[in-house]
Amino acid sequence: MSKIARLDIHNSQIPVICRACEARHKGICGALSPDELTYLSKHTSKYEIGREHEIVPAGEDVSTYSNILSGVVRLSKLMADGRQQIVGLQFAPDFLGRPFRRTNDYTAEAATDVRVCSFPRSVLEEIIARVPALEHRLHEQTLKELDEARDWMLTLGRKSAEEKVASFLYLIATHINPERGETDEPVTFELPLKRADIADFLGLTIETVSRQITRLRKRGLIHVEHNRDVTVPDMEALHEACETARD
Amino acid sequence: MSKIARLDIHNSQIPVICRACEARHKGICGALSPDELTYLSKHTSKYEIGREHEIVPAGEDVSTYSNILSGVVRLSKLMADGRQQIVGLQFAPDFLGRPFRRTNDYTAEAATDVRVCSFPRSVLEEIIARVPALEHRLHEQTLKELDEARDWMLTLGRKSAEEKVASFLYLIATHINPERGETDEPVTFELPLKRADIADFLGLTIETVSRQITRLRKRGLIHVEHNRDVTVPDMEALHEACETARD
DNA sequence: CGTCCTATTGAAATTCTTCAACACTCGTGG
DNA sequence: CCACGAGTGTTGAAGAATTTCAATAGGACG
Repeated sequence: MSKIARLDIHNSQIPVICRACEARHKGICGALSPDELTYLSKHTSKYEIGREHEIVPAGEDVSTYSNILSGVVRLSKLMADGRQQIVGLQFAPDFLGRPFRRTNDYTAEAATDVRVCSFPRSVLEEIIARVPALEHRLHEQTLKELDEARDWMLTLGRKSAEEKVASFLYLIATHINPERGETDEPVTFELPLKRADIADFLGLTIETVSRQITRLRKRGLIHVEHNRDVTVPDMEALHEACETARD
Repeated sequence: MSKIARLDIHNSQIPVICRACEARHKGICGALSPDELTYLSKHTSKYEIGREHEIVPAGEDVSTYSNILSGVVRLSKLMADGRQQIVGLQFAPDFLGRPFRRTNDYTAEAATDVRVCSFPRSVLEEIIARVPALEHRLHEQTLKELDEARDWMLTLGRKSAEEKVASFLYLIATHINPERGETDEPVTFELPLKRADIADFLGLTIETVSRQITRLRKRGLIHVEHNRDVTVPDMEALHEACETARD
């Protein structure tokens, strides 16, 4: 039997809507057998959320979870007087939602246009009970998010404004295009966040973000077009700027 | 059979060293049957770590995990130039270590004298494979830590120095003595961290922490004796100070 | 062409840090 | 018993980084 044929047979057991889905490989669905995937797919619905729209509200009862298929989601906390902090960014194929709890204590919003694949909480919990590997996947993602949150705490607490902005650009550059090898080539990407979001992510003001971007530009570490299109000629140099602002 | 008798029989199945252990109830061992607990206990060793001593080094291969039996552990990150950020505090009966990975990317140190119950990584992973409920417990703790990390990101990114210090005191007051009811009574506790640690936790300098403690003292929100013994006459008032420094 | 949204830049104000001096406690050893 | 030094914490004054306030510019869209 040729390799192609085997792949075809395998694919024929996978639900149609899952076949081209990234979540099936790197996402949580990778933990599921074709049977379980078929069961889950009967309860899913894919849809699109426009930029700036809320996906999961803070504090309210939500009964669905989602996989992110494309786009960037921001998780943010709001204080009574309007101050805001972004506490996480999520990319495809991340799982979206707080397992084993009815509410989030942060809001999930679409930073760009976002496509998701949603399913009821009850279905997820049911499958978890049958398939321990699924909880393991979720656990792995939670651990990854915790590692990222702690990395970010260092940035928020101890870095200068210039280092913060450099760190943000480095983070985006390494997350937006995951298949980037460790090449010496320039990296180009479109910023998924506007200045106000970057400021909320970094604990800075819009003006400071803007000034630091200008500085990094003048230092030759980045090149910016149309406010959003960033080129990093030397990723290693940008990486260094994440820890050493002043020289 | 009386209730007492049943409890006795039950206890007789529990390994001696586990009987009075907090981790058996609220900690991860609560997920284990008496048999599994007996198995695990054959591979554990309890010991004490003196204040300021390292428990788990950053970046190095570690082959043991632990439960915290008493004391406070700080998780911190260090930058090349010496800047430091505490990214988490752990109390009994928290689980200590990064599951499914050989290394931590932060250092765990004893902030106070600490007692732990340690066991090899291999034993934990073996039991996880047999007992999905254990992974669930670990997952729940990871989720809790993630929630706390994100709360702290808001504090680090968006709060003033005075709000940060108030938030820290509030955090300690609510964690050190978990059985505190929602009473109106004054709360007293001993600070488990010295000023330098508080500064590293809050992303401030020692001097700023000291000044803000003085301010909170003068505002009557706290009472401090011997630099370490803090009384909060009105927890609700302190809670408000976590979000509104200026009036 | 006007308006809204986004981003940039400058100058003044504020917050926090840095540098420096001093106070307190505790243990050690003369 | 006291002196000494290390470790810890407080306070003041000057300086630096970031924010705030204010003005301006460009692009998208009706």
